Amino acid sequence: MTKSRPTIETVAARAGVGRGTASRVVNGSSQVSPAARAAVLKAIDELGYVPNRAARNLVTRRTDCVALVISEPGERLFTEPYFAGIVRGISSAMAQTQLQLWLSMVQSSAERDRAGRFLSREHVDGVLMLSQHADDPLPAQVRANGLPLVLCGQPLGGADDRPEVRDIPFVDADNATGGRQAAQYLLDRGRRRIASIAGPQDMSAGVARLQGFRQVAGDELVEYGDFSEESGAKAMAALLDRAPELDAVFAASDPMAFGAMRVLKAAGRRIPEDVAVIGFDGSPGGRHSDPPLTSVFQPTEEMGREMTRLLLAQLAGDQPAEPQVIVETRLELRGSA
Amino acid sequence: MTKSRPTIETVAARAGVGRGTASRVVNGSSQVSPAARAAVLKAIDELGYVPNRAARNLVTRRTDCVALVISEPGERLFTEPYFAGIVRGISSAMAQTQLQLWLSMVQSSAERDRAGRFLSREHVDGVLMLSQHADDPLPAQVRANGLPLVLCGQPLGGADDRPEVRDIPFVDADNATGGRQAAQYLLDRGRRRIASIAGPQDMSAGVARLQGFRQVAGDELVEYGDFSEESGAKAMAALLDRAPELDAVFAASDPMAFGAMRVLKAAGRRIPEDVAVIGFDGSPGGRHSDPPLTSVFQPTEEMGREMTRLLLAQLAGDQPAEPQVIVETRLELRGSA
DNA sequence: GATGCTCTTGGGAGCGCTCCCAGACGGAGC
DNA sequence: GCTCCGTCTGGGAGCGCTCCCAAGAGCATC
Repeated sequence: MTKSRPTIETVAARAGVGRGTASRVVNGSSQVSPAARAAVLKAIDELGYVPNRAARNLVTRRTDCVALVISEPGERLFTEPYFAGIVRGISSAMAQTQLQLWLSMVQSSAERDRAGRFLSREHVDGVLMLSQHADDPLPAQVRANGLPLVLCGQPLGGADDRPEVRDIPFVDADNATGGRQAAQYLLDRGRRRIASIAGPQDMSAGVARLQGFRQVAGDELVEYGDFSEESGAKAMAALLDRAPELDAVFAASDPMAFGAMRVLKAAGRRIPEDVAVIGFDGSPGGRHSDPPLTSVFQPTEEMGREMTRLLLAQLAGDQPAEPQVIVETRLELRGSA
Repeated sequence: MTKSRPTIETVAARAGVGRGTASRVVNGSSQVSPAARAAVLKAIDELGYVPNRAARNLVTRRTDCVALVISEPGERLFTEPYFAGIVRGISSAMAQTQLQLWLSMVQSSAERDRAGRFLSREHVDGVLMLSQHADDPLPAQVRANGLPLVLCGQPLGGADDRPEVRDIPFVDADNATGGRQAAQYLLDRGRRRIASIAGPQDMSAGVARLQGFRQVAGDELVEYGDFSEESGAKAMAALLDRAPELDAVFAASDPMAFGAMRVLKAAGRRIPEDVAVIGFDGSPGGRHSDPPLTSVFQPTEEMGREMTRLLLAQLAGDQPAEPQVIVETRLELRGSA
């Protein structure tokens, strides 16, 4: 590099126009004559001009940055198919914009404090958050900082208990319908003793999936897990203990379903002949399990894209007609039910 | 918000000092009298002053941003335990610094072009890259842009063929030793007909794991996969076809090992009695498979932290004694071998 | 030819910060 | 008392950009 990078002034000089005109071209203003625009574009191309982001941000008072905050302790982070899909969806939608995606993983309360301080207008224009625990203070804090926010997963009890998280735009799968779909399918196939391994009841996904399931299948046989494979195995063992005659299980996540299948097979039950199993996620891994896992599919990539769309709308100042998006689930039949 | 945010001028006025002195305090210069420092700190605290990042970046010509580029097409992205661990390690190490982490996922060649243009001094101070495919042009491009770069995974053939990627700092697991460890263990247990499901040969991890394995176990029975579960199943089927009498398999990734176990069980082989299986990753999921998967553990979180350390050293202008870090692997015995 | 309009243009001002220079201050040495 | 030197300080300059105002150009109308 013999010379320092060109500035907009260099571009303007080369194009034979003023700084203002060059700036207008760069920013796509329509108030520029075709001749001037062409000259500026040519100069930009020849010089390899790239606008200085810091200078632009200084005057526009925007950062062109969006934070993706994943607030979830421990190993669950990213090891579940759920996260992977959402992040891919967000990333691909964001790739179409000028915005940059800043990743923040919050696993401890110290990191949460740091993130809370960081998530201000100073650093980002908006926030996407994957945090479904009811007691997470971060969403309210981001809101208090005056930042646009979109959640993944409906905040639990948002409509009643906590005014500060009510009305926060969110994207969520239709978890209750998913639970109903699973229960209905099992009933239709003549299953009569249907158990459920529910998710954590401090997350709306855990609550809603169980609720939907119970609406159709009744509410007798339930054990609780934390969405992890290990917890699914433990819950399955407990269920077999309580009701050895059960002939179907609905697990509120695919990993829990894998854990349950492992325990069922160890106990000598055939799947699906003796016990039908349905998971929740519709994750790719389910195609290769033995037997392939029938599961309530939630379109995670689409959810990530929707989150991005809602945030972009807020950034543009639009008032979207429906700031809270529920995407459909569907039962993906493979072989375990 | 009744007033706009305080600037350093506000702080200086309130502290009764000049702008320069206030700036020196903020930036931790020692050339400030204790009295002035105390006054400035008090004013900062009272006003809740936070330096404007854009203004600072404009003059310092740094961005305080680091990009994490994950260059990998398709579903493999994030669904494998490998990625999750690295990202967690990077994220936790980065949380201790002033730097922001940008996430950029590159899945198509259009996205690669965009990333190549974006990864300049203009936008980031340095780059961490997860890309092990030999033909990926991105590392060389980043280097050409004059940016500090740390790779995860040794570039294939870097030492000979491609001067432009030679000497790029990287962090990698000791894949060859890992392969040897697996082979040696199987031989020690009296296995005599040992097959391998190798990874892609356009990635150094795929090459080195196979190479190490062959040094100890010989090089007869090999099929190739792409690290995915499905490819592992396919390879296993081929191996059984070629050598029904095989009594052990070393798969170069845990997902391939899971696929292999599924096929083995379907073929009526008992694991580990008839066929011992060893994977590579030591992923948490292996604890819950049936049987639990014995696997060559690679410390992914540590690798992520090391990558961060190497990049920080480059940013600080240090010449690290050893810019290329190989971390140890170890055989994690569970039950499949 | 003067007037009024729209479209387009150039460039001054200023965003908030760091860098750096010149100067104030105070103590030591003659 | 004077000089010298090191420490500390204030504030001018300027980073590269967008915003905005005033003015020029071009055209139709009176």
